[in-house]
Amino acid sequence: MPAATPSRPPAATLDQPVYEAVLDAVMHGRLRPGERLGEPALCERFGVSRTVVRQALHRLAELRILDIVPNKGATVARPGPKETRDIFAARRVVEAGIVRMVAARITHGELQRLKQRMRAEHEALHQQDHARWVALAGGFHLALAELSGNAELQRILTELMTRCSLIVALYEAPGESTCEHAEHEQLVEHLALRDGSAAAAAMDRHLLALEARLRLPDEGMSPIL
Amino acid sequence: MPAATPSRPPAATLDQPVYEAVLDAVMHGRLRPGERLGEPALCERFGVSRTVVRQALHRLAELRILDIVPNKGATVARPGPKETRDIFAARRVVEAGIVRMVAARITHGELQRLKQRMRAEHEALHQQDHARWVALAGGFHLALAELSGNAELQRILTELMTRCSLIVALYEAPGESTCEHAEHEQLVEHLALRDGSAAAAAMDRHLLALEARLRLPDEGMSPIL
DNA sequence: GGTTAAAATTTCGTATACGATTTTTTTCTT
DNA sequence: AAGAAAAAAATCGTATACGAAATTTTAACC
Repeated sequence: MPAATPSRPPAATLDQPVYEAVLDAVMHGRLRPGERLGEPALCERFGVSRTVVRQALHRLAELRILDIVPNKGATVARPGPKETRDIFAARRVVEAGIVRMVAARITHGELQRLKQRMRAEHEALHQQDHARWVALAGGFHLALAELSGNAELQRILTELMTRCSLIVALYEAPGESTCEHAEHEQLVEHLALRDGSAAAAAMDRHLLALEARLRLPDEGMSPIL
Repeated sequence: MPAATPSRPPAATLDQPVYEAVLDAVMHGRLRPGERLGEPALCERFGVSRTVVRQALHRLAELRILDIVPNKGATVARPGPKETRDIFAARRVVEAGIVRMVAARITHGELQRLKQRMRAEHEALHQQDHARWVALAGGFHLALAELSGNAELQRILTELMTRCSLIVALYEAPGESTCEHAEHEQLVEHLALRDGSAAAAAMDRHLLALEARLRLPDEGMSPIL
């Protein structure tokens, strides 16, 4: 009997809807950094007990989307300048490694799918749907992580990018962000040539450009709130 | 009033002792991979309620030290060959980045402290205390992460190394592991010269050597248990 | 005797309840 | 009226309780 498919069955947990709703609210700015998330309010809002709400909040704290202080409750994380720089620097390290691995093992078919994805990205960009574009552009980076074949790097990048999305949503300077597409295209060209070092350098520049586009508050503002 | 010291007060949580005890038991091999961790047993063992045990188990699952399957309970993680390779590859990526950053910013005093730490390592090695040596040698890598000044990379490496320790405890081939010290020394020399690329290459070789010392089981053995 | 089916037990997921800590409101004093 | 102290309310941490799922045991059948 070839039941070799692990394929997690349902195994639904009640905290998943709460988890996803709060994550979505934070990502789309409906919950601002520093805002409190009281357990009773969430219980009523979702019709579940505190046990379940609590699980969801702890999972989000694990993602560093929320801060939980014992006996004080959960608040939306307030990533400051130092944290932002660290996250971007970590991304540069991790993603440079990823594209090097991808350059060494990518197949022709995978390359085609990557280009196809970029076209979808391009379309969304021209439709002014900012949130959707962020998700798609982020998807490009996650797709590269998947192509690296390394589940750990993929997981690490997923977490970094989640927090990065929060930061970008907070601090991105209004205005142009159109160069993104060109940078992705350039990166893929290096991959097509299997030039790992060039691809890594392109990724590094791309991430530096993304970070430079942010308008970070001054260093000393953290303790204000 | 200059109360600028965050300094988390006690804020003790009851799950901490359970968390630490289970982590220690897994790290020292008293709990073997695949072994079940029933909640009632832990409740009796530590004299706390299931609520608390459950929190500790979830935190350990977050570290990937335990696997939790809904409605089935928690078991000690069983890192297989693929997972081991991925973790080591991720460490090579992350730690190469770390030492590059360290080479660029390390001070004379920090370099001295690093050398001092290596001497302590050397001593422990000659005392046959294997578990202690693993902790100290691991401490060297974590110290480098701290010197990078990047809290994210430090956190990522901490998690990777925790799982790595579990893997090494499981699979390390009996016999020599003495070359470790020399490799650390070589790395520090490159750092003293601020040669980031050479230091990164040395770290890469060091981690490859560590991985090569393992005796991994064959690929297909996962579904046996 | 081995295999399958049903009953019983155990274990997990979730809800509720209670004591402790924190925050807010009220009240008292200067 | 402003500030400090005390009381009240709200919130969090933990324990316990109950229903659902899974595991084990027992019984039945071929």
